[in-house]
Amino acid sequence: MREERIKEIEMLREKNIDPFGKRFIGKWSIGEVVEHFNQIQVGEISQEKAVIAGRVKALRNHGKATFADLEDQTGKIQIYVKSNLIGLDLFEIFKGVSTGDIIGIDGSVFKTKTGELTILADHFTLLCKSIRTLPEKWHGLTDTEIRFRKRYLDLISNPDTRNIFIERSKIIKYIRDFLDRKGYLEVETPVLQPIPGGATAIPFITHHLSLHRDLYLKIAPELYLKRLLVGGIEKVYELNRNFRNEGISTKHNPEFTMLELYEAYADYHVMMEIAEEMISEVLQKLKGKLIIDYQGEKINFTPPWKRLTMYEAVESVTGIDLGKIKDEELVNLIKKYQLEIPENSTKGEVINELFEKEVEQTLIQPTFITDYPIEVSPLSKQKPGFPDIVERFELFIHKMELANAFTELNDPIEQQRRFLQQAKNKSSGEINQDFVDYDYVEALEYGMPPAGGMGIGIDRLVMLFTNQDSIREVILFPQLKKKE
RNA sequence: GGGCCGUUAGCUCAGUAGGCAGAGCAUCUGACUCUUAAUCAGAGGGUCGCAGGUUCGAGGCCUGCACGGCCCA
Repeated sequence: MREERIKEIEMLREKNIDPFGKRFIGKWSIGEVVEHFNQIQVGEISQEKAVIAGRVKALRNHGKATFADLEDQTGKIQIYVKSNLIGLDLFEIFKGVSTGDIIGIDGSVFKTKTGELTILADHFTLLCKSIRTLPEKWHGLTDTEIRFRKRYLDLISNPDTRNIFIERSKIIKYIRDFLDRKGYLEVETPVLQPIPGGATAIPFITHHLSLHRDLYLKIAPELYLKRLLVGGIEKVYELNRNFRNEGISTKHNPEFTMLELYEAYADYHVMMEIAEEMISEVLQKLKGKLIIDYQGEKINFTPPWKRLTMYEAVESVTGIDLGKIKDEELVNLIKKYQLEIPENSTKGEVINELFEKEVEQTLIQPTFITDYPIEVSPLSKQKPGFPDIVERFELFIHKMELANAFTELNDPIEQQRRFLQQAKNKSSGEINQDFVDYDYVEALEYGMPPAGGMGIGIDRLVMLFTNQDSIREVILFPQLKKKE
């Protein structure tokens, strides 16, 4: 097959026809042609000519005339090539066109007797020969592995795939529109970081040759963005890729896109309002409605969204009143719920684990879970009057964590204490100084205004809005294992 | 990490009880000037994921591995 087509290419060259074409200026999109000529009547032929280009998706040859379907980014249209109109010589060449080739067509527009809008070719231009066969026209390409490894074939065969990525692009654009309108400044922070901070995650390690040192790929932009708050940039966001060297699943890709935004003089309550306003605005613009179907469940994004403290959420599912639990009872909880954490874990860690195991899976409608334990929140400010609890929330939709936000800790002394606590090895008690960001603490010492900050997982948001159950469906080139 | 399912022509898939590896689409040749999953006649196309094992004989059974999917942790 490939060899046959390569021979055909040589034959075309001998006839002085370029098998790989050249620029093709002045074409219309197929969508424009459909819109412009749709009112034409059966039996009528347009005076105005249309010029289009696209990939040949199907051919129906009738001897001295041929029907074909041509597709471009905007849609599909039928073309009708008649030998007496384009001339016998050109028709001979057209007979060599195969599905998968890319051609240009110009001609009048008419409707067939069945009412299908069709371009009657005056002329055709070969723009690119294909030397491999396309996936089958009827079933298309369904093999998940090939769809991800050869995404271009997925995009050629499956219009739904293209729509997901068009919608992804719109979602990101609408988010930028929202934040730009609200006066946030978009910035970029380093991907190559000397200390991977702002999240608890295993980083990718890389090495800089001339600096003679290891660097880490960004696991979160947080500490850099808050340095910008110190520097006087009061409303700031980054919408960019993060890298985490952890497991791959339907909800996790090693590189993923996250929005982080910070606002000086705000707090986590302000962040909740922004989350509600921004996400519902994006959905309204994208779908024209606020109630969508996700994997068989109706999800209602109409604000305000449900708000529950973590204690309330745990109590509503398990019946346990965490306020009354004494430290010596924690071991029983670990055993009863088979929590996979060490027996000497702190109360906050047990509560967080219990929440993740028992409560998360019950959260379908958009829900803010507020007031997290301090031990699992090293960058959040304590809630006044509650030394063990911080002003933080996570947003859950359909069992997925969509957003994480808090009132930012701006006390440098307390921040350093938390960093050291976090860096302390649980069994040996030693502190890993390499991962304590003293430079960030120093920045706080110059004074950071009180602030609220939030991170939103963009891939997961796209999953929700496009009704996809795997993150791989919303990332063009997801990470897969190497095939031998 | 564990369990289950899958991997056969470019694509979508059959392959019964272990007995000559198949179909549709695509491709190639021929016919055909309103077809649209066009139609009709013919042809070519395979490391049955990889490596072992059992057997006279393996796409199908056994073991291991790779990749993918689903579920669990």
